[in-house]
Amino acid sequence: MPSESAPTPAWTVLGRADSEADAPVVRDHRVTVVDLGPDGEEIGRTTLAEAALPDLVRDREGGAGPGASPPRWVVSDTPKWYPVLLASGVRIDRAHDLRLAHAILARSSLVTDRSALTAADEWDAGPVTAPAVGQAETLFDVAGGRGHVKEVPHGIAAALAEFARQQAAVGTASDPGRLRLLLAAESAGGLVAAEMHAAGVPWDVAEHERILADLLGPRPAAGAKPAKMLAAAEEVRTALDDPNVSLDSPTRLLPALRNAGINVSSTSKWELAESTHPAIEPLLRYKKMARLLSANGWHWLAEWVAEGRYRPVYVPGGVVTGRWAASGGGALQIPRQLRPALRADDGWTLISADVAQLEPRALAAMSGDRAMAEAGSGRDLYSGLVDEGIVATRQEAKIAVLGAMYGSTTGEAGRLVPRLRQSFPAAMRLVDTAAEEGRRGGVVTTWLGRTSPEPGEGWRRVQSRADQIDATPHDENRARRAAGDWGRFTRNFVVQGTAAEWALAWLADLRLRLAQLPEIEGSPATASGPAFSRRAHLVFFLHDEVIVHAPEAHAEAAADAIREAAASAGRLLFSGAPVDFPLDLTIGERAAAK
DNA sequence: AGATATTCCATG
DNA sequence: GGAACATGGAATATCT
Repeated sequence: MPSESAPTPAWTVLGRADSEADAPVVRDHRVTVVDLGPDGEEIGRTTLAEAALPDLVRDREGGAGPGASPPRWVVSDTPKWYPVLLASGVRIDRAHDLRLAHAILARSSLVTDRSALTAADEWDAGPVTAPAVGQAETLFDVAGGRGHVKEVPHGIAAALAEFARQQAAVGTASDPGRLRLLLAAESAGGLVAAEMHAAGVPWDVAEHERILADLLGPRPAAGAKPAKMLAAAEEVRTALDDPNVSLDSPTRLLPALRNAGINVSSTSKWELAESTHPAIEPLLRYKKMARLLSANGWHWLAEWVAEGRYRPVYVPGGVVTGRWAASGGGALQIPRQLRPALRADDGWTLISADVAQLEPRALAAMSGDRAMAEAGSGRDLYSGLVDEGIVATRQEAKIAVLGAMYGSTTGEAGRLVPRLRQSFPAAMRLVDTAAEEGRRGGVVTTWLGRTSPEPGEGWRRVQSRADQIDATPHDENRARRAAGDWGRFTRNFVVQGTAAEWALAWLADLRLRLAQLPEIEGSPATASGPAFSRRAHLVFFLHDEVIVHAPEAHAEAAADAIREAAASAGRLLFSGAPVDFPLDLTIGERAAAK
């Protein structure tokens, strides 16, 4: 440990003590803590029992004197290290997650020499599957989750070597500042993900059950279907004059529909909705109920909500574009019908905020398209297109803008997108160029430096077959289609990926601002865990929206933090660009329907 | 029987 | 013959 005269470390690397990295499972593991100076030189090292780690981290985070800032903690994989700290009530300000950083740097086109990173492919691994809350009392005894997912190395020597490789790679980058920003934001995302899992979404089981009873009928016996579903099913069978058909099996339902004269090629709802047959209305009603029951019914409640908290596992960087993935209870698909079940603890309130039209704004900012920025300035971007006479209605504006970002070429979008090309040439040039690069099999890169994957072997085979002398029209069509698909992917990648970077910067800034808010007096929100029960904290994040659980007395301060963080994210990524990122923010009541 | 694919629908 | 991006998850269908 550094003495008082030692320089303040810029980074502090955590790793399992190497003497036991390959040792069989023993109790009382040891952790080595290495302090690095601003140039990466080692300035201190200590080894301690795993159980002593939370106290050391707490000291370094909070005990640093005035003027001294806590280090940026360098860890192999945040879900390996952070849950035990959180369980001890210790949160950290800043981190560098080696696994997440490796995934970015080993692919980023901004890095001039990636060879050392690509050679270190032991760092090309998935995240540790977090142990259940309450079972995270040790770092190394828990033999991982289910399955045999490869983990990154956790030893101190491996961590130091990888960190050095990463620093060197960033140093060679054409724009190191952007990459550093991305790595800091990505790592902060790792911290937020662990924190939100530990805190949990406050969930009102009684309200959820009330919604279920309202929409489906009383809770049925195990295995039985709710009364309202049974009734709707009977209506369908009567209308089809087919007393036994199963509504749950598309392969059996489809011929039954056709026998009744309903000419459809699938049982999906948008196709069914075109028919006026009397069986359609109850069938759509049935399907909606079936979906609610299987995805978020009583079974979901029992499995995913405990002690008033829903705790999904968030997976930062889980999507190639940089968006988060999630697993456990379908956190990315919580239906809006159930939003009323998100309910603050007594004396607390929920604040939800989402960014209006994040992706087109990110596109306007990164492309420097002043006209597009102007269309969204201080107002709904879609209405801006109408005001400026580019399209006639808000609905048309939405179709045109989404079509431009997704690469639509047919139908209404095909008709409207060209108008955007005329009005917003810079923005359209950016996405058109990205699409062209993808069609050629190249890669594209987001604003901060996340690079798209290269197309797979199968894609290349299809392309080269179409170039053979004996290629058939079928081969050529297939190649053209695959090229178009990949072009739409890269077109969207730069926009979705840059929007994800803005959202990460927002989150990263927000969590630090929230940590500055005061703690409450009186009884804490105990279900949220020791690190969050006394202060406003993030409980939910989904691409462009956040929900904060805050003591009522601090609700306005937390709302300000959310707004300030959004403004700060815009400046941090696009300083100087005349693009704003307005929020729809609601305190207390349910989030406004989108 | 168990693994894998398909269909459908929920989210941004 | 295709068609507008990124997901997760349940239920059913199909393959081995």
